[in-house]
Order: sequence, then C-alpha cells, then structure tokens
Amino acid sequence: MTNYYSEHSKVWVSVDCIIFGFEADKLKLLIGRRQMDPGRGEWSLYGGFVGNDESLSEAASRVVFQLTGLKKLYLRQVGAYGAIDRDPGERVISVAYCALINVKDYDDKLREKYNLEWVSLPDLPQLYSDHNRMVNDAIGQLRRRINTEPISFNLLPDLFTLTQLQHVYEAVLENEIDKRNFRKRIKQIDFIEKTELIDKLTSKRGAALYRFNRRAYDEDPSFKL
Amino acid sequence: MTNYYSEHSKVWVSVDCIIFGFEADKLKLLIGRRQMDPGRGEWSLYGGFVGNDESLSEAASRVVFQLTGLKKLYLRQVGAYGAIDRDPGERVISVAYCALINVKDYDDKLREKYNLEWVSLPDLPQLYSDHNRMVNDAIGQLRRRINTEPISFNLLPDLFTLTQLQHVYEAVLENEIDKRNFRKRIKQIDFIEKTELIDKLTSKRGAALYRFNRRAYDEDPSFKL
DNA sequence: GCAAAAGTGTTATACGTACACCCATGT
DNA sequence: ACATGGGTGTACGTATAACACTTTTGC
Repeated sequence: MTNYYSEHSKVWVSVDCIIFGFEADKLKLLIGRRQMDPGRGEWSLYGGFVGNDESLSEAASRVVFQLTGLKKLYLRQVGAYGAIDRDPGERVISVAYCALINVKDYDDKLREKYNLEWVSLPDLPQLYSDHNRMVNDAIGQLRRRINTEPISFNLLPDLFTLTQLQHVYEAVLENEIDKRNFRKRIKQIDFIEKTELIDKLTSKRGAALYRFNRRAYDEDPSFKL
Repeated sequence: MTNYYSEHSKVWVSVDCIIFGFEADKLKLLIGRRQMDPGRGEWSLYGGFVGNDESLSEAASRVVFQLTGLKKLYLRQVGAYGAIDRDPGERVISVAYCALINVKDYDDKLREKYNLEWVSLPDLPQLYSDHNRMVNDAIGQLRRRINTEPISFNLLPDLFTLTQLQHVYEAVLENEIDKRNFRKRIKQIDFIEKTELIDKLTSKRGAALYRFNRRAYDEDPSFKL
C-alpha cells in the first residue's frame, strides 16, 4: 500500500446489468425486485458492487453469470452514472452494462430463484434509482449499433430462420420491415450463411436455417443492413 | 450515515478529460506531463479525483474549466475504465470525458501554466496508463456522431466559413470530401445559416460566414450530413 | 497579371423502397 | 381443401459520387 492518493476520498462503485432477451417476437428485459435496502422490493436492474479483485467488466460478467448461468455472451458497457444522489442510501457510482442473450439458453430455475421477470419494453415499470435511464440509454445504443455490428445474433439461437432475424430487427427498431427487401439485403451479407437444415417447428412448409459465421465476419467486418 | 453498503469496499474514482481542438486544419488533443506520482512526467490526459460533493460530469467540468477557463462547452462521457491494474499505483476507476473546444477561445496562459501541448493525432505519443485507449474510443465516438449530431460547430468559432467546416469533417473522418458535394449537402440543412458577414482573413476574395442556429436545430434535430 | 481561395451544376450509378403472388406442407 | 408461414422479382424515385471551370481580389 503506497497511499499515493490517500488525500482523496473513495466511493462505492457498482455495476448494473441490463439483460435483453428476445421471446415471442418481442424484445424483453430481465428485471427483479430489489433485495436490499434502501429500495427493497422496488423493480430494479440486477447489480452488484465492484470488488477489489475484479475489473468492471469482470464484475458485470459475474453478476450476469449469477443470474443466467451464461458465461460467454455479448456484454457491453453502456456508461457510468454518477449523480450525487442517484442512490437514495449512499453515494454510489454505477456502471451499466448491457447483455444480449438467447432466452432459450436461459435457465428458468435461476429466474425463479432470483424472482426475476422478463418484461417487454412497453410494459417496463418504474425502476429503482436511475435504472430507467440506463435502460433507455442501452436501447439507444442497441438501435444505433444493430445495423453496423453483428449483435442481433446474440438474441437468437445459433441456427435461426430469416423470419426470426427479421423479427429481431423489427423489435429493436420498432418498425416493420418489408420481407423481400430484408431478405435481399441479407443475401448480400457473406457472413450470414444458409445451412442445409430446415426448421419444421414454426411452419408447415419448413424454413431454411441460417447461421452467423464469425470467421467470415472477422475477415470482412464491414456491412450495413 | 446509514452504512447500507458498509460490507463492500470503496475505490478511488477519477475523471480523465480528452480535450479536442481544431487548429491549422488539424484535429488536436490537449495533453500534459503528469504532475503526480506514480508516472510523474509521463504524457497524460488531465484528470482529477471525483469528490463526494460532485457528480461525474461536474468533476469533468471542473477539470476542463481549470485547464481551459471555459464553462459552457460540449462535454460527453466516453466510458468507464476499470481494469484492476490500469493505474500503476492504486486501484482507481476512471471515467473518461471528451470535450470539444474552439482553440481561439482558449487562454494560452493556462496552457503554459499547466505545461500543456496541443498535439495532432498522428503525433500522439504514448500516454500514461490506458489513456491512449480512452483517446481512441473518444475518436471513434466522434466519428460516429459527427454526421448525425451537431457537434462539429463546437470546434469552430461562432462564425465560420464552409471551407473551415469542411476541414473539420475532413480532419475528424480522415478523408477528403468533394467541395461541391459538401456544400450541396450543407445548403439542405436549415440550421446552418449564411450570414451577411464576410471573412476576409483567410482569402483575398473573402468567404461568407455561416452560423449554427441552435434554435432551428432544436425544432428539427434530424439531419444526416 | 497572377496566385489563392470561393463559389457553382450536371450526369451516371447505386441504393432504398414500394408492392403481390405462388409454394410446400400439416391438419 | 385450406390455413399457415416461406419464399421470390421488378420498377421507380432518391441519394450519392464523380467530375472542372469561373470569380474575386490582394499583392
């Protein structure tokens, strides 16, 4: 301990996790009831304090893993929130992270254990502290990035139909997309690969299953949907 | 003091300020020599610890004001940086902020007082800790936002010529723009107003001076350069 | 008169957008 | 046979990108 900065004061730093999932053609958010004071019982994002032995992103990964059982997932920082009175109890600076998960991979027992709910965004209740603002900022980022970064696939299974993919875009951007135009653009994107597999669950005729090829994406990461 | 969170540990939180200016048709960054241990004497962004009585953005404003004497300016959060060993002395989480200023408004005495330099980006030296990464992230944000948010004007005087404005875009985006196409697009943007004034300093013929009309922008903030 | 920067239009191409019908299959 | 979702092509208008010369004036 060298005490370089001992004249300055320290603060608590937490992470709050905005976990988006896609289910029933809707973008949904995983929220729970706050389990500590102050604000116990209010709807809230799930969070945790940053320990001395973990980075911010490690703390966010830890919290998301605790809630979902998922280790490898899309996790991106949304921003730091530092208003003096943002937490009603103490001065806490919080860093929000946004995760995108495939709901099918999600262990529903964990949802029950932590008393979590998937709520679709129009139904989002008032959340603890400044969490609604965090969510809005995260949605804004998502909308801005979905056309230039390959993030939509994180909300889907490894194999997906084009209709599912289109519904992800429609849910995130909140507008309808013409099916033919959408498929025309997808055809031009090399890293979205058609497989020989057919999904027979969602339609009688069956729909071709596609896959995101990360290797192909890394070779040429430029695209614009 | 209610001690809701006393079982958790606190950390130091600082802000680091990325101050961009535009001079001699180049995008420049204001950096200085670090004045404290550890790392004393290394090139560094200017920063400061976040006090108990100020929000993150207030801390950033305070640091920028100290360095530039400017109060009202564009200031935007870049992100939080929280690797465990990012600071060689102690665990410090830092939140980077990006400011855009008009170099002409800048008091050069302050530059000398704090021993700061304007360096253009290709000449950027290695900076203390993870500051190079912060700068890169800030430039990325700047490039992504300059076509959809009216931020370029912050790098120019209130009255500017179209050539100056074009040079800002060229410096930020690092590519050349066709003059006729650029001016055609500017003409379509209502909130960039031509004034009756003529700038005679930069050319013999004289160039019309333009102005950003914030009121007009607020009425219709949609544009795409 | 010449150097230096300001200012100005047209054309070809690419892109985005609107739009409607047939196909394969399970029930 | 019919209901359900899968799959396909064209035409039009708009936006973008390439391109060169004239104007003004201080020196």
